Amino acid sequence: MTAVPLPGELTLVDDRARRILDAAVRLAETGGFSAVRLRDVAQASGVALGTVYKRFRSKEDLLVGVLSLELVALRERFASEPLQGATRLERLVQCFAALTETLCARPHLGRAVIRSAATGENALAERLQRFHTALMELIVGAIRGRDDGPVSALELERLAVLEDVWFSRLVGWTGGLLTPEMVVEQVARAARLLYGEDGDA
Amino acid sequence: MTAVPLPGELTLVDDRARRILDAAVRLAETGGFSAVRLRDVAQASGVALGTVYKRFRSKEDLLVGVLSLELVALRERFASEPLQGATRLERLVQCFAALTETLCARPHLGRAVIRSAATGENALAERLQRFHTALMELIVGAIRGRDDGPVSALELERLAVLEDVWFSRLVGWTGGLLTPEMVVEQVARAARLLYGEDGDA
DNA sequence: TCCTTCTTTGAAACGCGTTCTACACCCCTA
DNA sequence: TAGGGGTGTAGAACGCGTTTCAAAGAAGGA
Repeated sequence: MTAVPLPGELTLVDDRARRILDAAVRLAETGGFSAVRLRDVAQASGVALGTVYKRFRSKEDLLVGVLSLELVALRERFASEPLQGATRLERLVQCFAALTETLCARPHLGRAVIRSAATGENALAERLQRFHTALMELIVGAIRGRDDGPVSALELERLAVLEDVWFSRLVGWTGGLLTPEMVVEQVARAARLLYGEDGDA
Repeated sequence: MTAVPLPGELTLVDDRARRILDAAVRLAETGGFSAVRLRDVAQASGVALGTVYKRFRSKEDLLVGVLSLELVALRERFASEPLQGATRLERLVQCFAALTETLCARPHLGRAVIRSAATGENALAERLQRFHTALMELIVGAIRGRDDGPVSALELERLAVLEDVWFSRLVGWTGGLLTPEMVVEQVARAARLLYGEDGDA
């Protein structure tokens, strides 16, 4: 059961850290960012407040940590049911749709996480950097067709742009300006702009 | 002297609001987000704390309000010295470079503002929406060549994508992951991807 | 078994965003 | 000239993120 540390990512061997994260998720699910009071997190996970701070540098750090949980879930999802689209562009859009769905399915939690990620604290940089590369790998793997060639440098650049669009729009979603559907639609539109209408296989 | 309210934007006729904003800018310049203590803002601007909260809904709201000041400055700048680039793509990149420069020139202030904007609080949506449309207009006006045609719907979509990239990268900058030069460079790269290498006039 | 070192704990304390309260002031109308 | 509504002020109070500290365990090594 003890997970072998996933490459380039938060090692969750630490039982306490896991319990703390789980508690944070539960609290965030019901009441969002402000409902995650660290005193409550500590109590709900059965540790002392100091222990929470030993594992996570701040409230934002804790919530960003939730991302690595989501990442594991997404990896499994894509492994068990690969994307169906005929072209790479199609699969790409489906991929972002799935990511968006995952984050927006539990809106309070999603908003809390994105808000934390967007804070731009220096202390979060490391964790976010790790998440970013892991996400990139995940996407690259997910949109790669059965007998596709490798992903070119050009495509990586496009991907980076799309990730930026996705992130910005998610922030728009957390602000109540956009619905999840709009987020996906606008990422799709950006993808079409980048790939040309054809979506070159 | 009393400014006529700028179209679609924070009306700064209110003297107190202006003083509060100025004080916030001064404090943010020296010490960033955390140095903007609302008690200090109130004192420095010669009003009571309650008055600050009468004008601005939160600390973030206040700092986002600074954006409308910057906007005025940018408008003047672009009016007095129009962008020089030969193609629209070139002017576009110059425009984003100027925007980035403006925000990053006073790093503490810039970071504080972006951090506030990225928080994604519902209460900020209105102000940010206004800023967004105003910025869009500003860019459209700035990149429009002397005898250019109007900006097409396609170009507006491209612009929206670039703004997203810009925003995301700025967040990366506030997190210490990117330098201002990298921000500009990556927006430029995205622009080239969107416009094709030519930059179709 | 005792000593050392590291972690965890419980609880208090601090700082600051935010809210609330009581009071003064100003302008307007009767 | 009196009264009243809206705005500003001073200051206290509240909530919660974050830090700090003394004491209690827990794990290893001589």
